[in-house]
Parts: sequence; C-alpha cells; structure tokens
Amino acid sequence: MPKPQITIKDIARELEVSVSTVSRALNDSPDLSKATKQRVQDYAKLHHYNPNFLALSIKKRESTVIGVIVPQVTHHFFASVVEGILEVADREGFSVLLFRSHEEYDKEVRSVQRLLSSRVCGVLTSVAKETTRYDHFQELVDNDIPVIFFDRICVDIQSNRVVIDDYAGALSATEYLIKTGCKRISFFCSPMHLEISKNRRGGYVDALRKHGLPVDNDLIKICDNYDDAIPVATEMLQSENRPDAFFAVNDETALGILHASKLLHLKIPDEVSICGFTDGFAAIASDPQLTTVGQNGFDVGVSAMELLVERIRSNGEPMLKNRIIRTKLVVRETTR
Amino acid sequence: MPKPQITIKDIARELEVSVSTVSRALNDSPDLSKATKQRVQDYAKLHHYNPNFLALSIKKRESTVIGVIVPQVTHHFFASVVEGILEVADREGFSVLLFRSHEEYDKEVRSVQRLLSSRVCGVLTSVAKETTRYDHFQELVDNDIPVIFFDRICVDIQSNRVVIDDYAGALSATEYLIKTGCKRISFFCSPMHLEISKNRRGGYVDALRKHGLPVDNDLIKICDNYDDAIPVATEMLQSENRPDAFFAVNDETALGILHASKLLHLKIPDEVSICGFTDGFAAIASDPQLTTVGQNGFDVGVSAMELLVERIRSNGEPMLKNRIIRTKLVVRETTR
DNA sequence: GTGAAAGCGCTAACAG
DNA sequence: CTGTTAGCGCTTTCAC
Repeated sequence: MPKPQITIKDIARELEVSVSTVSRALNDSPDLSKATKQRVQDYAKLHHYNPNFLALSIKKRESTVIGVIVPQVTHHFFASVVEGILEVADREGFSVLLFRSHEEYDKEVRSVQRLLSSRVCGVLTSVAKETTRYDHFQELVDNDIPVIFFDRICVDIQSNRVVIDDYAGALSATEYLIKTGCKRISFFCSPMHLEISKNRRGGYVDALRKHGLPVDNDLIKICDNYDDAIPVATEMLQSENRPDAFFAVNDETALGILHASKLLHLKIPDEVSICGFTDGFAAIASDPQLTTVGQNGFDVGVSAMELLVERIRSNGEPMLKNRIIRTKLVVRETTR
Repeated sequence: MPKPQITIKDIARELEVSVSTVSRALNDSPDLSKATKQRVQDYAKLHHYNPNFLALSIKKRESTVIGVIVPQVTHHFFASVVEGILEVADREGFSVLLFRSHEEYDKEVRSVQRLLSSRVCGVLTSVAKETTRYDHFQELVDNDIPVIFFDRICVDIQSNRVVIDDYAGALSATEYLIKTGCKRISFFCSPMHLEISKNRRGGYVDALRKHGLPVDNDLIKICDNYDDAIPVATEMLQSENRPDAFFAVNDETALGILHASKLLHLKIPDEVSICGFTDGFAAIASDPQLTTVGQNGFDVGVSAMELLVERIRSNGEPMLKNRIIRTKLVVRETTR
C-alpha cells in the first residue's frame, strides 16, 4: 500500500506547534499571527502537503465527489456528456467517480451501492435500457443525495432532469422529410419503455398527422444499432411498398440503413432519404454525409452538472428545475 | 448536505451491543456467535447499511479508488480504454475517479493534485500533448502510488506501461501500401515529442527503407485532425509530384485526407490509397470504408487496469512488467 | 494567538 | 464470545 503522505500532525511535530495551529494556518484562519501562518504554509508547500480529502469529508460530513453512471462510454453522445460534466467539475472543484452500467440493471444497482458507500455529494445518471425498477435511485433520494437524470430520465423519481428536446427534434426532422417530398417515412427507435423513445415517436407521429399522412405501425421498428439496422432496412426496402425515407434514433442506426440502401443500389437521397439523431463524427465521415438531429452532449453534461452544483450549494433544496437542451437539425446530403 | 447515512454506531445502539461486535458481524468474523452475527446482518440489510468507504480508507490506510487521467473522453480510442478500465475495476472491486487533461499541462497537474488528495491507490494515465515536464507524475511515484502509463507514455518516469504496438502497426500498414504498388507514401502524424509519433514514424521509415524507397521529409507532416488535414492534403495532392498514398496517425486525419481527395475527384484507391490508425466507428461509416490499423482500446484499458491491480495486490512491488497490445491491419476499401 | 480535547465512522489490539 | 479503547487525519469548540 502507498506510504502515508505527510499530514498536519507531521508538520505540527516538525514545527513544534499544535495541530490546531497547523490546521488554522492551512485554512488561512484570521486569528493567527502572520509569522506562524507563513511558517506553516511554507513548510507545507515545501514538503508537498496535500490535504486528505477522506479525512475532510468524514469530518465535515460533506464531500466534493460526485458520481456519474452512464450506459456506455464509447458512445459519442455519452462521451460528450461526460466531457461536459468533467469540464464543470474541474471548474467548480469537484471530482467525478465514473461508472458504466453497460445497459445492465445489476451493474447499475451495484454502481449506486458504491456511490452510497463512497458518500458522494450528488449523482448524475442516464438509466440503463434494461432498468425498469428504480428502488436503487430512490435510495439515493431517501438519503438526501441529489440525483439529476439526463437524457434517459426516470419519471418515477422526483428529481431534476436535463433532457434534449426529443419531441421537437423528431418533429422538425420528420417535418423536414415531409416538406422535401417524402411520403412513407419509417421510424427506427429504441425500446418503448424509454422516455426518449416515447418522445421521439411522439414528434414523429405528430409531424405525420399535422401534414395529413397516415401513421403506419409497420413503418415503426424497434431497432437501434448499425448491425441490426442493415437486415431490417434491407427487408423493408425490398418490399413492394417500400419507404422513401427513414428517421433513426441515432446515427449508427441511420448509417446502417444507409449501408443497406447502397447495397440495394438505391439513390440517396433521391429514392431514399435518411435522417439520424446525434451528430457524431461518423455523420461527417459517411458519404453521402448524414443529415441528422444534432444533440449537444457537451451542453447536456454542462447543464446537468451546473444544476447539481446549484443544488448542492443551496443545501439540497429540492428545487424543481429542469433543463431542456435544444436540438438542431443538421441538413447534409442524405436528405433532399 | 446529505443527511448522514446509518452507521455501525446506530446499529450498536439499536441492538444494544458494542460497535466492535457490529463491526465483526458485518465483516463476518469467525469468533462471534451465529445468533448475534445474524441479528446484526439482518438489521443492517433491513436498514440499508452501507459501509463508509471514507472511514474505511482512512483507517486501513488503503483505498479502493483508482485515478484515471485521459486527454479527451470524446475520442474513440480513449473512450474504449476507459471502458476497459471500468470493466476490470467493476470486476475487481475498484472505483474510478476520472479526469481529463484536455491536452493541457495545467489541468493535468491539477488532476494529479486531486488524486493525491483523494488518496487513490493507483493511477492510470495517458499524458497530454502539451506536457513536457513530469514532476507531477514523479510525485505520485515518490508517494509510492503505482502509476501505469498507457499509449502516450512517459519514458522519464520509472513505471509500468501499456502501449499498442505503434512501430509494428505503422510498419505493416506502410508495407501493405508498398506491396499494393504505392511509391510516394505520405505520413501525417502528431507532434514529434510524443513517443507514439516517434514509434509510428520509425515503422513508416523502416518500411520504406526495407523496400528501397527514399525517405522524403516533405512527405511527413505534423497534422493530426480532420479539419487541418483537408487543406494540407489538398495542397499536396495538387503538387506536380503528388503522393499516391497517405498513412495517418488516426482515423479522423485519414478521413480528412479522404475528403480532400474526393473534392479533387481523385479515384480512391486507384489514384490515392489511404490508411488510418484507430478503427473507430467512423472507419466503417465512411465511403469507401477506411483501411486502418485497428487499435484495441478496450484491451489497453483492461491490461492497464489488470497490471495496476496486480501491483496493488502485490503490495506495490515495483515489478517491471510492461504490456504491448498488438494492432491489426484492417483492410477495407481505401487501399488497393 | 495558541493549545488541548472531542469526535467523524471504522478497525484492531487488548481485556475479560 | 463480547466489550473497551486507541487511533487514522482533520476541524472545531472551549480554554488559557
């Protein structure tokens, strides 16, 4: 195990003062002679004294560590969110304990457990796809640990939320497809128990209705990744009454559809329009470049963390403030 | 601040036993009657007792938290590494404090400071591009905190390393380009003070030499991202003696080159071959799909964390064990 | 101005 | 088998 770092006690012994004096000096307490204060501070600097955060938290009953649980780190959106969180955390003096649920309920529960044991002062999370019970999150709330959900929120828990405007994003994307002449628009989305699916579907459906197009359930598929999208899209595109447009829940899925379309030698965007959701680097790398709903993960992370900091500083007042991060339709080459 | 969670003391009071009895029961100590043990454990479970890790670490002078500093989270390779680390951490019972240096020296130093104060039991890191002094890392070592460098290692510090086989990866990629008939192969890489640049350059140069091709410094550019690659590649491709192949330090750069080539209506791969390094999702999304040197970030993370765990468990014996993660050339469509 | 002492949650001798 | 006690690093009354 690491050898113990220098402590306030060591300094006290060496300088022949009491520990309280050292403590006061390091905290820049006003009632202390300039001389001793300086002496202590110099010694501390010279010997690389680092305050022991563990002792601090345990004593003051408050920590500066927050917990973050994301489904997956290798996912452009979540990675951006984490970046945003880290950015604010650094600025505001917090550290981040990171966990990933890997979309599994068990891992999520275990992570929450560790967060509780680590006595974090707040938690930011996006729930796993598998999760349908929320007792673990409730336990955080019961212990007065502020929880902020982002993106994949949990409606059953009373807490703050940061969501991207899924409904509006889906609505405007679908409307754009309609306006450019598409009539049979398919929608590829994640499992329906996720709020994000419901909202995006809502935007999609409302756009169709608004423009007098029928809502055909055969055009709505539960499919949200590259590999699965290829066969599903291929089958649809080979049917007699094939869709002339696809709106997918993320870029990976959209690119899977694009791939399938190319294999069938369909002209993009003339015969088939495709729109994704995320706007990661892959959207630029593809050819034709992908039209997609830009989802600013960084801003989501920043907002979520700012909300959390505000709540921690306000002494945990359970303010009912949520944030909606606007999306932006980025029109590129897979739509007319 | 969060209300204090239930403690061993609370349990002791409630059950009218001493704290040591509770402690022993919760640690499943052998010398304790089954009855009391059960009684305590039941009560603890019922009331959601969570051991206070802070108190534990401070008492036992060892923590189960490790620190990770990466330059950037939104970078497929680093995100994968973090995933790998989290995977092993979860399995082995560690938590991860994550920091990002954002390629800045100052942020890196600050992160190390916090890690020191957080009394982590080990650190995994890949150094920032800006960093040229290593005192902060040395301080970790001086405090007997095991440090494992991955990818962007630091040769000045005596510690363990996990690197991907940059030299071999670059060598085989360049050889492949040569074998498929390319004669003027350009190399786009990161700043030369990074080990990774030196090694990849070494592989590139040696491949040229081995096959009797001249090493032309005009063909070697310091350029490692999508946006910068476009103008630089464009200029080269318009020169009279243009390259017939490009080998880039990462996929983003390679895709920038690809983009520039397409704008000039050059046939890929007939007139220009392109090879990247990373193999992220964008390599599949692009059209033509990118030939690239697959760099398994997940394995890097797993190996680094396993090395760290081994070292922590072996009581910090400064074993001199390094790991080299093999790369794999993934031939797709941007090479002949 | 400075020190002594208590206590945060927990473990680990040392007693009994 | 169980309790008492000291102490991990630190802050914070309360004295002097």
